[in-house]
Amino acid sequence: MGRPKTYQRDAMVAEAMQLFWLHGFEATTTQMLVERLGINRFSLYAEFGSKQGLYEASLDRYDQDVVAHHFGPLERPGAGLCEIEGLLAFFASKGRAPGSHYGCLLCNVAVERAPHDLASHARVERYVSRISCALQSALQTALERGELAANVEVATLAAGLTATFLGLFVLLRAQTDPAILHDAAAAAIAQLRSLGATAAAEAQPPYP
Amino acid sequence: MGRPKTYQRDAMVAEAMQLFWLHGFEATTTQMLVERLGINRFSLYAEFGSKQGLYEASLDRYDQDVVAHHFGPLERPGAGLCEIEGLLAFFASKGRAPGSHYGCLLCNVAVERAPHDLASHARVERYVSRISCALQSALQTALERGELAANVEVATLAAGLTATFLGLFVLLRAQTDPAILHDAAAAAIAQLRSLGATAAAEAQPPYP
DNA sequence: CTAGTTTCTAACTGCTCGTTCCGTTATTGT
DNA sequence: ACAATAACGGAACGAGCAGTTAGAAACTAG
Repeated sequence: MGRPKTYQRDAMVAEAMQLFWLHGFEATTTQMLVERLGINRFSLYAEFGSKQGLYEASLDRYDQDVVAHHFGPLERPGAGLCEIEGLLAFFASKGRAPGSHYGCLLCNVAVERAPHDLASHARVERYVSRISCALQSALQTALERGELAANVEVATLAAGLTATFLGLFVLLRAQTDPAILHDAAAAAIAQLRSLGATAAAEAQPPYP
Repeated sequence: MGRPKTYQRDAMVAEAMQLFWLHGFEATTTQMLVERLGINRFSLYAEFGSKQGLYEASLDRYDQDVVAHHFGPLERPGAGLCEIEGLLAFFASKGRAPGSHYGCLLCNVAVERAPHDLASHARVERYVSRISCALQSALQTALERGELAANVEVATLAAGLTATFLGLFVLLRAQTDPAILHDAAAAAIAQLRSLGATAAAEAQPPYP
């Protein structure tokens, strides 16, 4: 039934994702997409309808592949403090490393397009909810295991770590001084460990 | 000597800053600049040389005005924990407030342009250094006053708060759920207060 | 083989971009 | 008054943009 396609949709989305990740939506041109993906414009529009369509497919792919790869371990039932600390240490070690200037695609999208594009906004909202829930789940497990003091507010702490991760992604993207990146993660790890020490159980009045 | 200018350079930069702040560099067109600034293209290029020149002037103005307005209080000698907590609470209260989707211009630039533009990169590096030093200065004062336990590593904690602030700016920009924004700031404030309690003085082995 | 269907190639469409140029207008020193 | 000077308004530039189209090419069902 007709001439067969010379491309595979999945491979196209994977390549497009790299371009949007590195350059953002506006700075990624159809010319760049056509050259990188090795296909023609016609097929691109036949398959995705528009640059925006390919962009949205790229965001969904990023969530399924990259976010799942890094935050998936936190979503698994057995995950606790160890996995959170490991992830913080992992990102902290990447300061100015090759490829680190990609940052996090969905964090980049949150800044570049979420305020102006509904599709981007929805995916960023889902993303923030996902990593914050993943963190909360791991913290809850840690609390039940006694790795955290019983009076720790896991939802609040998860939100704090979510902001910390986003901050790390900005620092990675901007290729700033790796020392700050390292120290930022070290501070978060130190906070987690201090909340495990029984000493921390002396409750502070929570901020409203 | 010749016809006088009908514009004031300072007012032009202030207006341009708003546009770059809201839309970023790529999405801000010369047409938008000409209309918003109320001047003609010729004057724009005579005064700034290029869109990039006006952009760089806008970044410098942002650092001098907006960053100074919010982080200046932390840089003053008397500043301590109170000022840091106040700033966290201030940004946390702005979730989905009118204008909050502007986020922070230099955080936006860190994501959109710092990896690809040298001028942006330099200003972001200076910005991160500025807010991290401002925080460290206030933390040091707090430590000397006894608001923080003596064994607190102020440099590490300052880096952690820097990442937290950048994370808050991303969340503001993306107009996500205000509850996460609020909780993220609450977690940082709780951390600061717990480090003041003598209980926290039981040293944790620092993360390397 | 052939008719029908689908993809591919590559030129092309308006359109908008950042930037430049030119004739006009307003001001100043003499 | 009158050049000289400098900014004004607007048109125009080439380049590059997202998206389209027409015809050639490749496959399959019958």
